Amino acid sequence: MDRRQRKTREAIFKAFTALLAKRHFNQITVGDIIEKADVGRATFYAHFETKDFLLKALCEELFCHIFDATENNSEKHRHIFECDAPSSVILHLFQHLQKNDNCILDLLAGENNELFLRYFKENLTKLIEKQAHLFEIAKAKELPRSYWIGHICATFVETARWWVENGRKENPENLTLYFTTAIS
Amino acid sequence: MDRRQRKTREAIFKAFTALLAKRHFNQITVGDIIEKADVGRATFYAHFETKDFLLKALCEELFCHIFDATENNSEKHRHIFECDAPSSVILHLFQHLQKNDNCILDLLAGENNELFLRYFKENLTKLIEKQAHLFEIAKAKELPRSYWIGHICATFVETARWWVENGRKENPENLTLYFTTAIS
DNA sequence: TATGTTATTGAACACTTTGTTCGGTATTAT
DNA sequence: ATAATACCGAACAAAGTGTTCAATAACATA
Repeated sequence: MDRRQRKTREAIFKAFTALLAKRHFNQITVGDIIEKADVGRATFYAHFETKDFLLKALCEELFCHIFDATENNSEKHRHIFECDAPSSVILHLFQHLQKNDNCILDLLAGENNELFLRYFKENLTKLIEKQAHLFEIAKAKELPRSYWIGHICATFVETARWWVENGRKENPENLTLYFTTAIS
Repeated sequence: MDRRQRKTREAIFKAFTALLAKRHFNQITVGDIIEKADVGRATFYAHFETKDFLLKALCEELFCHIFDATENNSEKHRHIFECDAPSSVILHLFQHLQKNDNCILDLLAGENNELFLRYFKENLTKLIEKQAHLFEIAKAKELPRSYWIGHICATFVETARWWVENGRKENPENLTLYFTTAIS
């Protein structure tokens, strides 16, 4: 990819992320973004069809990394996950989030959490579905499969939401414990 | 309240609700609403400051009824709730939702579910907090109180979401059973 | 029924935002 | 050196927002 393209793309992402941390998505204009990113109007629209596509691209950039990493690890070190299941997958995710690469947690904590949690949940559901065998505890058999998987995702997302809302004081190990207690 | 005011207010609500069932909130314009409601532009702005305030007013109209009813009942028939706890409160809510007054479930099922679930959750949290004693089961003691309450709310909302997503086939009793199984 | 109050109307208005276009300039790859 | 391409910036039409105002209709009250 052309260096120029890469630079403007990143400038736009950076400006957009910074704005999202302060204002709500709906009240951020393309004008705001290109001013902060210091790129021309036409340039913005050469990269992203609309503001919504920019958001989507940002989410993919942010979340795919985390989930891909988690998934790859679980293939490389399959034995770990089979021993410790299901805590280790969850712990792994919380650890990734705690590192706060690309300000994911900042975004998750801000006014736009619903926005990101929606995308986050989509990715998470896919992961859980692939790792479903890790969560086959007793009460799972009394519930419809899709309901159980949805419940696991919702519980994780709610745990993350609670974490950031309460100032991220807990460590990943404690969060994993809370999560496990909640669903078991 | 003046009959004229009531009529336009309801015409706007009705038009807005119908539009929300089809399109996403963001791509509904004030022009669409006043055309469908058949009221003048100035009239709309005499009733609602912006489109966002209209949404807020609609949510209050919709959800307050349900939660107020639930809360009043729990005062009138306190004994019921103390015997059957916590299932009865939850069952009561599901029964209200099933009646689908004002198309609440239609809205919850549509493209805008995140929008409504956010408001719904706010109301639900207050209710759960007041009825917290009903949910004091064993594992609650191992978790921070705010986390446990958040988890109960998230589980209810997720159950409702799953319900509508899967065509509302289940009855309130079954849903309550799923809910109870999930959190216990 | 008569009267004063209040809600609605519709058109016009300034303003903001969107998404596009295009000629000129700078950067890149080969 | 050259051709391709990304960027700029200004201008543009189109759409939407929220306000204003005078005229009209519906209302409450006596």
